Amino acid sequence: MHLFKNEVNVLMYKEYKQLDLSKIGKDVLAFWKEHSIFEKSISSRPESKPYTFYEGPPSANGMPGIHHVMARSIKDIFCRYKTLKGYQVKRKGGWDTHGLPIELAVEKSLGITKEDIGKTISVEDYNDACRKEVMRYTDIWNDLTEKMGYWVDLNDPYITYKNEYIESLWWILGELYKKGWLYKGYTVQPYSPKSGTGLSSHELNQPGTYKMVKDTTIVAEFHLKNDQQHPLMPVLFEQANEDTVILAWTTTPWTLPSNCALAVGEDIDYVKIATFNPYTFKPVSVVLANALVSKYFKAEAENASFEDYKEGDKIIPWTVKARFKGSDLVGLRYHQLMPYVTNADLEANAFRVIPADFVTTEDGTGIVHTASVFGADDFRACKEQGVPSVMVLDETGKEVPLVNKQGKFVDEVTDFAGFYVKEEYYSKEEREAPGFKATDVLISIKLKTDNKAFDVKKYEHSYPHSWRTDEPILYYPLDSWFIKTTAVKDKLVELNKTINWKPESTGTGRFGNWLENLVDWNLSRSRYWGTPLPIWRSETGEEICIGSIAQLNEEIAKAIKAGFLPEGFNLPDMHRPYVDDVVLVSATGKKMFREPDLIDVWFDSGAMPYAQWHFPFENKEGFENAYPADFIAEGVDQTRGWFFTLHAIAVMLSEASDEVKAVNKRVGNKGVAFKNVVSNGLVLDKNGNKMSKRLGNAVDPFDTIETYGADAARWYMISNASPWDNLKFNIEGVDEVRRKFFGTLYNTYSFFVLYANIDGFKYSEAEIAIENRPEIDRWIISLLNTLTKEVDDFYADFEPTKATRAIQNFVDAHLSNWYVRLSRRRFWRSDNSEDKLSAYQTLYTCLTTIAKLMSPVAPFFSERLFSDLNDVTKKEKVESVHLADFPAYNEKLVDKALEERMQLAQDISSLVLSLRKKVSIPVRRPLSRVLLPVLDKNFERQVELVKELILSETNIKNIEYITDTAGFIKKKIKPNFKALGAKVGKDMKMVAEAITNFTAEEIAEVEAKGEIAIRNTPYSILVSDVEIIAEDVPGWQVANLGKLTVALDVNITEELKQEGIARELINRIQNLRKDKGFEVTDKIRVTVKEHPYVAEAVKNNLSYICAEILADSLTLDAQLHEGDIVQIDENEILIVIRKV
RNA sequence: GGAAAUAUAGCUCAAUGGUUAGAGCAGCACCCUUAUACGGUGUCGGUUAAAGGUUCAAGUCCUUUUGUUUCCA
Repeated sequence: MHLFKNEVNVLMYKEYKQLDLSKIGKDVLAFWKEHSIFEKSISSRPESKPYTFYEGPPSANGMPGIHHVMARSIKDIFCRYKTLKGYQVKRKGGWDTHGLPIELAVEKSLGITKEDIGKTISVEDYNDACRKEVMRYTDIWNDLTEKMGYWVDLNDPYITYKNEYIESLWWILGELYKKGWLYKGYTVQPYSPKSGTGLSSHELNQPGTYKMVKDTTIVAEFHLKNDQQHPLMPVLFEQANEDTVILAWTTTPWTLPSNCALAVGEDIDYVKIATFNPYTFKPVSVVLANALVSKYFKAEAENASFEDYKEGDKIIPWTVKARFKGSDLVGLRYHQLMPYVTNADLEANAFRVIPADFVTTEDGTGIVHTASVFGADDFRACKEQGVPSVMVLDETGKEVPLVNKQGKFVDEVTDFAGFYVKEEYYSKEEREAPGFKATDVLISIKLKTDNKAFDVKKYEHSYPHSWRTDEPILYYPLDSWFIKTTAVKDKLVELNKTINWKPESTGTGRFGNWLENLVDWNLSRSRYWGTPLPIWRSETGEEICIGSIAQLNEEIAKAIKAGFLPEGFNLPDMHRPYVDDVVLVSATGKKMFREPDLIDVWFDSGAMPYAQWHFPFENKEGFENAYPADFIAEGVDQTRGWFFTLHAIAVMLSEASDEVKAVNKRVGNKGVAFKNVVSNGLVLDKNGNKMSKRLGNAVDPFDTIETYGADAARWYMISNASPWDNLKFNIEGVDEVRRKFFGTLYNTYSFFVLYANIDGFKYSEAEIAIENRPEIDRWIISLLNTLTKEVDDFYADFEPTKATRAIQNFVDAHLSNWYVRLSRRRFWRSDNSEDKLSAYQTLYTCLTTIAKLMSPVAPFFSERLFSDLNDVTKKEKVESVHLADFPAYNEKLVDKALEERMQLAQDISSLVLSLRKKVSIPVRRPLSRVLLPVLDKNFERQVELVKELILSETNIKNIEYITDTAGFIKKKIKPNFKALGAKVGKDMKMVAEAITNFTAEEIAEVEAKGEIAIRNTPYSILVSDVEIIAEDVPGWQVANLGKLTVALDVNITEELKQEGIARELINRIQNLRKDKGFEVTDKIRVTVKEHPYVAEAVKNNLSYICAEILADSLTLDAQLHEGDIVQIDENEILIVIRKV
């Protein structure tokens, strides 16, 4: 019985009661740990063949979600794949430890606000708390990393708050500073005057910051200068004394003294209207957007009599005098609205009309009052158009805006000097005092009086408030340090084109457009927990940028000498507050204090290629071997985050740093930080909504892994949608993957071991030559090789979804449901040992190859599958599938003709089964023959080779081929549009119709001559221009699939009927064997009660029946009274079976 | 407001510009199985988001609009 057994104690393949992916995960994890498989996956590959991966550091201050499993699966897949391909893939882990979320988490857990820092809690204690907070979740993260099977080196991660890491950052900043790419400027940011701090966009996005407020709004009249040169002057000033104004609306009247320009939309239509000012009743011509005329002018007053108008009339006449585009208005100059502050520069370059892309006609007048220092859009538009800002000089000679940091007008704004610009900044008492008026109201009154207001109204809109003080914020210019990324813009764009983006559109679109519209990188953050800006400055503007700890110590020594620092001063930690204690001495002997800003945390992560190695202070070789990255992957939301900062820093250093230049030269890098990048989409819930704890629709990754196993989760996420598409995560899908894919594969394995253990197969026999293997073995091996190549290509092309789909299609459609199904008998029939051996070897090869192909995506199950097989055969000298080599594609084993004819066999079988269904003849009942119309000789040859498979699969006795010479095939002809398109073009309709209407004779003519002229047209068509199929065989049961046609003979002879009954009987006896729990190898004796329905069938098929059911004897006994009753076609049959 | 992605069956996804838009899941019916709570056959299910356009021919290319999502402002 043990056909291939040649040892006494045969190691058996493991058998399992059922598939438990969760348990497999745990067992394999333990195995990896015990045998250090991850370490070996790196150490077993040559250092000379590195494949570099950068881990985008997760912020460890929150719980990981299911989307992290997605993102990390992608990272893991390609690293594992490259390992299989023989590369050494080091993956250094990392933690992002700075930034606002951590500050916020600390403040929450300590129950404090930013105001408390330095008051109720020392900055030291606060920073300590941040440091602890950062690592609060690391255990949980490490646990997930392990359980999901993400291989990354967690023993020696880089941590962004370490002094060494920060020192590398300082070095980079120093290099940029030397190049002149680090400078101080200002940006307009949300600012809270009460707390004296800027607000981050994150703070602005807190719920409740936007509130509805009622503000005084003004449509102001900007009086045009009537003595200027401009093409539109004759239109704007038609009469000598005409007073033409531009109307602009503002919800922040306090910004009007700072007005420096008016912005129009170039494509917007504007009109000039003659009318009267409603407050002063003076005649005026106003310019505004055509679309907004009805907002300010009553329809019934249009073209009313101007002569009859009297002061105070409710109906104010108006009439349209001219129309023009916004672009026509550009360049017009106007009198400054509130001329408190001006100078030569302003007079020359401000107070004019500029174009801007943010102007709309949804509100206001379609013309935007622009105060460059109090609006981010305003600031940008003015900068682009070269409009200077309205500023005054403070006591130190520095330019400052007309509103000071307390939110009050400066002295130069005489009428309102010292007034808070926002009503809410006054105390309650002041506001309730009699006669109190808000500054906006006072400004309105003044403008009305001065004939400069066209409309004053209260207006309710939403406006952001500080979440700390609950008062409205100001948009206010704040000092900032910038990196001059615009200096390398062209290079950023050009090098981006050398990066392989998946998907491509993210690189060309989202990222490419972003680069095209690049502005300088604002590096400043007003925080406590982060990398300090290494710049010290004196009051007179002397400054130094520190690029290393050594340099800092030198400067500290000088400062000690100068008496600015105490003897023995030492900086223990580069964070605030310690670093702020450092006072340095300038060249002229002045005190220099550190610029108080921290730097953007994105700089931390973008600098990881250098800082993770503490480059250039240590590990120069380590850096050089891992630069640039071959591959990175993160969420698409990182496009302007990590992807950008990596790219920007790399490109800038490739120009600014001699050391990086040298490394680039040695490794052949033009200046990129990464060569391939996969940006994955989001993970949404099953309804396409964002997952959030608040909504309770977040999927817990630990639960998912515990219940379904990491492999099922990984496979589901990868196979379901391309990584860059958003994934609607449905837990039922995970279960489906488990059932369908892993279940099928597991069953295939179970089937294999069931018989392999019986036969003692352990692949110790010589490999059976491919040409000696049967058709079906050669077929599956051919497909397996085709699959191997496909999967290899897909992985190489960063297309994991296509890889998984190809694998599961192979396993399900071909391996399990065709190869194994059709080969079953070969495994349990014990004669013909070579055929059987071939079957074992073939199936074994398929299983181990699949294990390798799938291992990047499903690392646990593939390990189990591979090890369970290889542990017995010891065929490969590796202890893990992850240490194996990627299967080699062998072109010689691929036989396309064979793959094609097997496809024919599958299709023909499918058609026959469908015909059986149609006439209700079960498969167990044999039928005599099918007819196949033959269209070409090759077809017949192909089918002949797979004939036996078809016959046994469909339980048919014979295949007969018919040609149309026999005269009973009805043919159909269809135009081949693709071929005809080029030929007939516009006449397609006519030609197609003619072809479709061909007679049988015409079809025959095309086939015979290979060409035919189409009547009434100049065209002559070839066989290749049409498709001819045998559509019908009149009088037969016929089914079609594409070109294939099958006709079935449904006549049942007595002999066929008996054989059918015999098969029914076999089926019933097999079921009895199963019910009684007999082993598949148990021999039996069977007694059947003599019954007229089965007697003949049994007698005539006795040996066949016995062979099938493994019976030593089968007797008919008329006297039988007890036994099991089975039904065959409404007849009850009594059967007794016994083990021998 | 800008940029990008996306929209196909109840659900998840396919479909070189080529004429009858396919799979799987779910539902229904029947069938098969000494590996398989697995499979087979059939059935049900579509205005390919909408409207224009280009073309002999559009789910596919172009334009506009709408929804969803992300990033930026």
